[in-house]
Amino acid sequence: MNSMTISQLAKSGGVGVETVRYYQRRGLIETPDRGDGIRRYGDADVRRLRFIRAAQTAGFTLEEIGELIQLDRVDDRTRARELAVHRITAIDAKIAELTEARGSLAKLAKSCASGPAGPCPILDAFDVGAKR
Amino acid sequence: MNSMTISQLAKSGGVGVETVRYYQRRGLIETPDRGDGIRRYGDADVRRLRFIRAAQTAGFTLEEIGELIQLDRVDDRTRARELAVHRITAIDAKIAELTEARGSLAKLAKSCASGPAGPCPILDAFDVGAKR
DNA sequence: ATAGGTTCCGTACCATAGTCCGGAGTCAAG
DNA sequence: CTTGACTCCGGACTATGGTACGGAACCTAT
Repeated sequence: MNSMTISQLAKSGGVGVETVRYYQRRGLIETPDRGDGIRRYGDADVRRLRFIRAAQTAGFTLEEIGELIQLDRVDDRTRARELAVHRITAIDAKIAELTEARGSLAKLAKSCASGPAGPCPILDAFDVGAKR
Repeated sequence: MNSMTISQLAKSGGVGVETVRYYQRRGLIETPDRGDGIRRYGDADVRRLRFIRAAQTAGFTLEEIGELIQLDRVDDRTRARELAVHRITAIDAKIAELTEARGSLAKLAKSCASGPAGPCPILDAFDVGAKR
């Protein structure tokens, strides 16, 4: 069942071997026994690795991800909810921020159209954001 | 006209004095002459500092921000457009990513409702993302 | 004119998330 | 049964964006 090498596991998660080893050091991925001589990995590890990457894109730090893994172990739903709700709030704030910045950039790209005519006020690009 | 001290400038941008000095070292903010004995800052510096912070929230690195400042100086509209358009693309990708992660988290928060009943599959929270 | 708060400056240190290094062990093919 | 690729492991190094330290100079109020 546990038949993958570390490099296969790494590949399955789109990361490097060193990254897997780093996650192991941080306690995010288990380090299986060296049965014969080489550690072997399985589906659970692949899922774990995917979880880590997905949680990262959700904005969790590796430390928080470690906590999430523990919460899953002990089934601490209250804390899990808490973390999820906090993260949602942070994500909403981030999206709002990015959306505003996107608007400024769009205006900038427009006003800095190729020709030498018209203004191209890079340093004032975010004024709207600053004024509010 | 240039009447602020560094700590006033820092406060105006919502950063610490050390951060302003760090930006100076990176060449992002000018280091005015020590007229009498203390460097004085003005509106231009406040605007510059605000630009830096806004550009950061747009996702530019300090290095790129340095480039933007140079571009503004030499009025390189082509490159400015280029950077802006790239950043917009990256922002759109980021927003999409965050939106998806938000959905997973919302589902997680919902399924992990307070009571001990029902599932609370933290480690599977992002499965939708992984499956696709 | 002296105490205390700032400023100045270089250097050192920090957190996060990896990434690389080198030597020793292991494995699979020819 | 050797060669070349992969694994193991500890420790060092990297990038990014700061943050802290410490002594000297300076500025302000009393």
